[in-house]
Amino acid sequence: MDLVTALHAQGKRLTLQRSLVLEAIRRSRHHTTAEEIARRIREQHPQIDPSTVYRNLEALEELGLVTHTHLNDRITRWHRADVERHGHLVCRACGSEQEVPMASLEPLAARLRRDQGFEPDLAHSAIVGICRTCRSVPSGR
Amino acid sequence: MDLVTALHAQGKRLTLQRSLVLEAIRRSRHHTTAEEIARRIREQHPQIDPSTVYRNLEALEELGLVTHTHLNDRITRWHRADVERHGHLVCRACGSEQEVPMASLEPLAARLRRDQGFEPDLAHSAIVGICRTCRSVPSGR
DNA sequence: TTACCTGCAAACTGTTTGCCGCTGT
DNA sequence: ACAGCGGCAAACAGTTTGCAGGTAA
Repeated sequence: MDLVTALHAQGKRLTLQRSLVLEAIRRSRHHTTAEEIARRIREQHPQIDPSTVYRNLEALEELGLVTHTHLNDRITRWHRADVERHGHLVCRACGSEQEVPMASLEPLAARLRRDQGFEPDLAHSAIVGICRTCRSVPSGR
Repeated sequence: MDLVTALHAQGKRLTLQRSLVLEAIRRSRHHTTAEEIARRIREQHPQIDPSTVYRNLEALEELGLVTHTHLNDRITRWHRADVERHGHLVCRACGSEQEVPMASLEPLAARLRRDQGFEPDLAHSAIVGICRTCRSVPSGR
């Protein structure tokens, strides 16, 4: 999806700050935080305020160009919307995270649709638990 | 599990504030927030500080008497640990929440254990999506 | 020209922490 | 008597908001 087209469709404007935010998200390989995006942009453009980053993340999400997910902390993670969707497994013991293909989650989605009439977004929040490594630790902490 | 027994096992003490927090959680039918617990306690004991409530929630969780879950906001929800575990479905459109039996989630849990070696806690965070009612709204907002 | 957008500063929410005197055991 | 605990006030992190001037279209 093209930025300018999407912007015009919603009467929004193209600004330097807006394209820098989008570019920063596109460049980061994994999920980033608003703070990280702001930090990187401010290396080159120190006058750009973090609040502008937050406002533009919201705008870009309304445009359907980016989305956010939640791992196991209170920080919002951002990524481009046109990337392959996947679930997240986060270990509460060691904090490690791994991705899981949507196909693995689809049977549950189908079940929730059928039994509860609920259309789940299983990519939106991480599944918390204990990872393989931490499970195998004897009496581990 | 008995409060006093659990306390002694960890060298913790029985205080009025501690039992009030536990009692408040036991009395609330659904998931409550720390603020709500503090508010109720302070109706009768205005001198008890919210920070004490937070500290005791943590202590009671260490004792295994209470646990917390996360719905679709950044607020921690507390409930007694000896209640039947269940998952949560939260609608991102209308905010409604419904419970889902662990049995419905168990096939996914089994799959994650088998394929990823990951032991998920599917009761810990809500599954976000669109509920039956909001799905059926024509062009809905 | 007129919405929309920005930087700045300040507010906000939920939660945590340091201090120090008090209290359960 | 002494570790754990409580009240108080302040700090904290992540995020949001009000304002007034600036800029894309």
